Amino acid sequence: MTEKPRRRLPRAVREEQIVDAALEVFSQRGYHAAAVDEICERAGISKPMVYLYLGSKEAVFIACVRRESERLVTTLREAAHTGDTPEARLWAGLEAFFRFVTDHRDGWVVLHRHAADVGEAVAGEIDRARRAIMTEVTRLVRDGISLVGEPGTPATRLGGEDAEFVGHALVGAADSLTDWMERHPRRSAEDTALRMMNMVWIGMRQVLGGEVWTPPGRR
Amino acid sequence: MTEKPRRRLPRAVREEQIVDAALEVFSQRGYHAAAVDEICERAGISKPMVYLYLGSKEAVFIACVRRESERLVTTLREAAHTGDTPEARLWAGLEAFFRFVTDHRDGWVVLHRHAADVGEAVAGEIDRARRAIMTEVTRLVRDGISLVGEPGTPATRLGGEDAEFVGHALVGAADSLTDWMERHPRRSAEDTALRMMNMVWIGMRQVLGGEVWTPPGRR
Amino acid sequence: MTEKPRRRLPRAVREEQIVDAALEVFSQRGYHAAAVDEICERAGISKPMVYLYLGSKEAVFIACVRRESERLVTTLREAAHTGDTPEARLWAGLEAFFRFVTDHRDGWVVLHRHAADVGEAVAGEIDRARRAIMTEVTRLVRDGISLVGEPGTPATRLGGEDAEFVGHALVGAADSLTDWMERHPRRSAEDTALRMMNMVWIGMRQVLGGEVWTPPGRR
Amino acid sequence: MTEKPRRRLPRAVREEQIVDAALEVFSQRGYHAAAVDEICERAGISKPMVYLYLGSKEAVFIACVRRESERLVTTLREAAHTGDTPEARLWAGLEAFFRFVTDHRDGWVVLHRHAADVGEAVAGEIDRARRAIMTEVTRLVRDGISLVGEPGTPATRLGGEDAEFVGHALVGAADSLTDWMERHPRRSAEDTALRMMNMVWIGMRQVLGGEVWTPPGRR
DNA sequence: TATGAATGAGAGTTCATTCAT
DNA sequence: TATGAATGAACTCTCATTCAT
Repeated sequence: MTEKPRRRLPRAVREEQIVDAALEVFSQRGYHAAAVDEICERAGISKPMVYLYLGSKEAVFIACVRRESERLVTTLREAAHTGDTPEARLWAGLEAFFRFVTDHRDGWVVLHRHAADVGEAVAGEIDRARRAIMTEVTRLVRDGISLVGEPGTPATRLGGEDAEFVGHALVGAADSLTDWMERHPRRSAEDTALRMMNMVWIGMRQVLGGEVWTPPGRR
Repeated sequence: MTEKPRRRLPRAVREEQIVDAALEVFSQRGYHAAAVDEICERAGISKPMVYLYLGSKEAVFIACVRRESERLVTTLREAAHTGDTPEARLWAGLEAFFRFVTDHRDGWVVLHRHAADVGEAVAGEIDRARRAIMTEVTRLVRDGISLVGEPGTPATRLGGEDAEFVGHALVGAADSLTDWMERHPRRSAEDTALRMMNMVWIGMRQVLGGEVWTPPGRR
Repeated sequence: MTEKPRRRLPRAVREEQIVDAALEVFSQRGYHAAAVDEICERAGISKPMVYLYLGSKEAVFIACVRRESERLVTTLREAAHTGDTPEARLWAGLEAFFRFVTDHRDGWVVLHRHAADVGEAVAGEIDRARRAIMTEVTRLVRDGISLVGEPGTPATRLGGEDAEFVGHALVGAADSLTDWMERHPRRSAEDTALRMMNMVWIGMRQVLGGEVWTPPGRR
Repeated sequence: MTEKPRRRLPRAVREEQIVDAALEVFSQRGYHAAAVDEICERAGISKPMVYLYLGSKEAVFIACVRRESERLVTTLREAAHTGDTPEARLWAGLEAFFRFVTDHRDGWVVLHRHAADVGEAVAGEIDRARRAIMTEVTRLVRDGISLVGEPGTPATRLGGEDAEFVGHALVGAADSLTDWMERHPRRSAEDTALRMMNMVWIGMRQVLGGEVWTPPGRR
């Protein structure tokens, strides 16, 4: 009798609520299995509102992708300004990433676990989001590593293609480690980031220092 | 007189044809967007046959996953027996992986690009497939690296948790690099594998040699 | 200071505005395709107002029909008093009709192009409107033609059934010629009326003079 | 228990049944008010069949329009070949028309009582159907009347614009008389046609003979 | 073995309509 | 008086699935 959850909210608030609810449902069920009805129910709202405000199921999904993408990009960008040395920046970036994934599991699922099976509009938006993230990471890597060698040795800077390569590898690895984290719940985001630094940074230092690996047969 | 494309084929052959067709369709369209009708059409067979042989759309998809998973696992396992040294085995494994992805694009898509949005049965099967692959890679890593140090120094062997960590990182990175490859078409599977070795192996050697990275603040 | 287009108008004015707007929309889109939202927008008013004043979409439509019907009936009635001879009255009636259709296109569309596809209440109202028009035309025809023969020969007067027949034929023809006019834009209302007189009146004169047509086979 | 109305009918038969049922429903309810569900029910068939065979509600409606339009056009065309003289042909045409409307009430409603309120595709098809009918009638009129005068007096032939005018008037009048017939059920199609001939033909004869009507004021 | 014919169940979407302010 | 916020109810359409032959 007493606690009707407040009606007549202003539009902006309701939109936010809808995206919140949608994120949960999309993340749990996937795009197709997600029923608009369930989103409504969880948002405590009726279907016409969703369509009035967002326009279509696709648009709701896109709104989710966009918001989470922006959040993650912002997070990464801020981390990149945190440390003084490139090493510190990469470290901060990795840590920020794993923290984001831990805290916004739903967002990450929506961003990275929805490849196929989705209309062009949605696929395009996801692609855009991923590129944005990749760009951020690639920049982190390139700018960071350009300073690895002694000052004045810009030759050691990673080229564009190399930086992209490392970017892809890092994002992919980090994404996959997301699963690893779920199976080792005691491992914190920081812990995971630390392991990655050990796996990646030490080698990179060497490589930039000139060390090269060649296949056994060709040595 | 007529040239109807062979009727009355034995069951095994028909099933294989169905899976072939289904793999293409699932890979191109995704699980939901894939219409059973299209699979039938491409397999040159009628719908009731598909249901008679495989039982349901889910079952068809599972059959695809299972077959491709086995193929990849076999490929990886064979690669692991190829070289003498652990280094050679990891190299062979990576190369085999990228070659598989290049040659069996559809299979890989079905295995790795279908996380959410799918019934429990399917999700379970995909999960099983991924674990199988991960197991293979983890083994590759652990067995390989256990010998990195001098003989007789098993202390440097990677622990279970560490090996799993590296396994996840490798698979994730490799998966993501799949996209990178598509954007750099001239880069062969071997080329990509080579880059990964440079990124991963050199560092790992150091780490196993005892080198440890610690965050800037705590040094 | 602000120039919001007049608020707090008296009810009668508002209703008139609503009907004006509704007429446009109904005429352009048809009853179903007409969105109440668009009517509101075009009337510069909010939805609850429309419902407060008119009650329902049906009621709005009925109000349109009623108003336009009255206008047309009035127009026809006035025309029927214009001329001295029956011939002149019919001529005036036809001219008035085509002028009305030309000048109140929307009204005519609402009156005559909405037969099916509409609830009973609306259908009833449309029917009533049409009967009113038909009555007017039938009277025009009967009273007119009753005098065609010499005075003192009431036998030539059209009977009720005949008058109704001619009334239907005239209204139908005139309605259809509405389309013809649209395809020959240079033809004025007067022009069209003239053609109809030539088509109808001359024959009618003969018929009332006793001439009868019989099918070829029965002569 | 005994009379399940035959299942597994060949496609062509089912399509015909669907159009039959649809015609009834569209005619009674109008395009929008007609629910596909009701069409299915009346056709003794399930919804997917309708969509499999015809494709959409619009397409079903269009199929109705097309079929009835063809029927009517055929009827008119045949009638036009029936008589020797133009007079006889016009008479046959009118009679055929009223008979068609009497026997295929639903078809006529679908053809002529669905002006506004309908998507472009449907509107286009209706328009096409109406033009076809109008063409037929116009031809009937023109070819007929060209011979009205004595042989060798082609000057009396109706010009294109005039013929179109008369065509519109005739179709409109006939359409409207359809309502008149419903209110005088004892009047047969032949009867109605006879009245129209009396109303139209006698006058037309005069007009083509050179008689012209001019407004009172200008004489 | 093989298939054309058929369907149950549910999805997204769009109104006209009404609270609550 | 006037309105932004909200909804119930219905509709078209699609798909995996199964008869009946």
